[in-house]
Amino acid sequence: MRYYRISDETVRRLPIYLRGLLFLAEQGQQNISSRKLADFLGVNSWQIRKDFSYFGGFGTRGVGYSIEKLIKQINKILKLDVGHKAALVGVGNLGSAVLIYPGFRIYGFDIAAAFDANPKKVGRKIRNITIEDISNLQTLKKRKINLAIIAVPRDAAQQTADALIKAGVKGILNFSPHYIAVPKKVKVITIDIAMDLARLPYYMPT
Amino acid sequence: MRYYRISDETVRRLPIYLRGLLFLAEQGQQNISSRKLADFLGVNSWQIRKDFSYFGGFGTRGVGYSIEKLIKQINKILKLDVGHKAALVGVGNLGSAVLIYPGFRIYGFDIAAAFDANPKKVGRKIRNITIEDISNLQTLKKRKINLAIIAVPRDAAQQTADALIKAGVKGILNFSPHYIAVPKKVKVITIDIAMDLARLPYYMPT
DNA sequence: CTATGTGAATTTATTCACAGCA
DNA sequence: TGCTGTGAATAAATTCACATAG
Repeated sequence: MRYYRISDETVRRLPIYLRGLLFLAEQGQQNISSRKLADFLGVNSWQIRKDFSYFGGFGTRGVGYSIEKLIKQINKILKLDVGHKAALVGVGNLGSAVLIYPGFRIYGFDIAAAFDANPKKVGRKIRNITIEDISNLQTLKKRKINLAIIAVPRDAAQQTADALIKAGVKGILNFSPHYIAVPKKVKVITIDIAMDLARLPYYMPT
Repeated sequence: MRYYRISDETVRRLPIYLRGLLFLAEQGQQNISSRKLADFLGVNSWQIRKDFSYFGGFGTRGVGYSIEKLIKQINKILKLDVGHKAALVGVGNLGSAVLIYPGFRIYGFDIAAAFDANPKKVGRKIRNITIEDISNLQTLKKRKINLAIIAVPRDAAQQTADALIKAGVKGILNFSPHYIAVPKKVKVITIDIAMDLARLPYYMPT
């Protein structure tokens, strides 16, 4: 059991493994081999073994890996074991969908606040979240929210990020189709759904 | 001007470049250096030059790249120059947001049809799209739609994909948090927004 | 003198192949 | 015998450094 630096590529794959393992645990399964897990997730078995070996020693030769142990360990590595509160900024079509999206739960996330610049939306309630005015962003630090999801129009993305960082946010999931400049200590992950669609035709036969 | 095989990593970056170049073209700019473009997009200049060199010869030494030429060329490589019709399957919260999302336009996409399994939703109109019953999927081939976006619940993802492929779909953008098995000739790109959020805490200071 | 284009060097990631443990 | 864990081999991507063209 050795501890290497875990590469970004491995970190990108860990949530995939986690998702599958949680599913299997739900089904009551206890152990799984790298081969079976690989088939289930659509990846390679040696990739899984290699990735797990970076923080490894969780498998039993001849048997496979303990699903429960792996879930615990991956959660710990990804720092998901502590639970995180996130804020949503921009309650438009995409933002509303994100606010309602149930899939964050399994990774321990709770979207605990929502903000919008439009006064007409402020005060409205979605699920059990009341939309607040964007000027309330500064309260995030007090509320121990250091994660945010940006779903504002492109032109407002940078200033929203600036305000969030001022409010103590350390991680941003950005849905706006624009580059956001941030200090090095802040991590931004961008999802541009149109951009992902744009890669498809390249791989399709003509 | 040589033609290499363009790597997957480069293909992943091309839409980023394209997005930025379209923005700059909109502003009336004609040329841009790799350095300036890099700063604008938050990437490295040598990465841009290297990527462009794979299909290159579009720059002028001392001046930079012609924005218009680059846009044309990237569109051509990504096969976006022909325009594509896409179908949406699953008009829930996320699906509705995707259906309304304006960002597909710049890459030449047109979401031309929407399907849902819920009879209550069938017949409803969103924007100018009337939601059809899932059993109509087979009409896609006739309608020359060979791209699809899956936004159905996890349990329905695989069967939806199967039906789409049967209907002649060659590329799938999958929002369902589950692996989808497809024939090799079909390309799937998966977006799992919760999974992307799950990578953030790892990079955040504790 | 500026900025491209590209070989070469380096770093990083993937794949293989198999020793070794349960 | 089955499956992990990991060095070694291979492949791929990034970064550098600079010759070269405008």
